[in-house]
Amino acid sequence: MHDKASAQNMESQNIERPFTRVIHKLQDAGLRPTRQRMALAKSLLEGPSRHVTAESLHREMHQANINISLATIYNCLHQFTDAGLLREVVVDSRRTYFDTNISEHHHYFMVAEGRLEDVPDGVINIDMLPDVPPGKVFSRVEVIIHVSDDS
Amino acid sequence: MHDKASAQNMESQNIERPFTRVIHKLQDAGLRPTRQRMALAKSLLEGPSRHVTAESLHREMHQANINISLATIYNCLHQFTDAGLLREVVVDSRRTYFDTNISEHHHYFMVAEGRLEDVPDGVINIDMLPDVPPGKVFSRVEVIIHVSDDS
DNA sequence: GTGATTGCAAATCTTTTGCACTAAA
DNA sequence: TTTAGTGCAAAAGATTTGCAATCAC
Repeated sequence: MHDKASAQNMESQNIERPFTRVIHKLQDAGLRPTRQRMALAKSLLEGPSRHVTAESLHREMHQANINISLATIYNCLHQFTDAGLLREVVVDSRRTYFDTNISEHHHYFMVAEGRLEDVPDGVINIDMLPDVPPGKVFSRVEVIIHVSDDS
Repeated sequence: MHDKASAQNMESQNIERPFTRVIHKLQDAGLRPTRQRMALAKSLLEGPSRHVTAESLHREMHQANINISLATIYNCLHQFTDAGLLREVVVDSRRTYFDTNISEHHHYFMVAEGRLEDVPDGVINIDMLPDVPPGKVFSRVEVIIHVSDDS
């Protein structure tokens, strides 16, 4: 009995707790913690930050034997974005990238590879003379640095 | 005879010359001055700078009774862009905008209207500590300021 | 002439939608 | 049990492509 209790306890720490975190993130966002959302949230909201597209995420989940329909992936990416858990980055008119790093930062876009990378803090400094039209706000300032091969 | 000569002269100044300018721009870009390219070049490369999409340009030409197929509009927009006569601006993953202002500048993006506007020179100042990977170059720095309604 | 360009229609690609089914509260 | 969420297949949009007809040189 003791062994079994220990095992349950470990499982509780290693598996239940992270689930709990993710469940709360979803609930705080007003989203039911379904199997699909939990899997996506664990993949996107835990662990190191990264940039995904709906397709890349779909492929990735599929390879991990977690099958979620592409339509649901799109739904979740947008729901997470609306909830402020993800950020959409527009760099390529052909596909939509989502960034799991929601802090204010800018991007390098490796044109040849179609890859996105965060610009570390302090590298770019923007001075603006704010001339905001009345009734409007600058809701976001996005800087994309296109990086190409020197040729 | 004198009147007719004057008329021809005016016509020459007002109509022939602009054609000549446009023909040369196209030829310099290695593009044959076809009827379609001339019409588009006159619309895009003469006159005040603006932002177009393939669809908006197609509609506009159609209203001016200049019928050019959408496929040709796409072709020309890309050919002009490759030739450095236009610039592509990525702000919206749903459609591609082309800017007739090819000088280095940034954009306001009116989110609600989906409208793009140039930021005047001097409003934004970017300081960078260049940390360019070897063999790479920063081919472009793009700043998009999202403008929303204050709410 | 001959090689580039055009226009059409079909194809492609990403993203969204309608709707019956399933799962969460 | 009631409402939200999912998955599929179909639809929608934007853009590209294949190819025969047309045009510029």
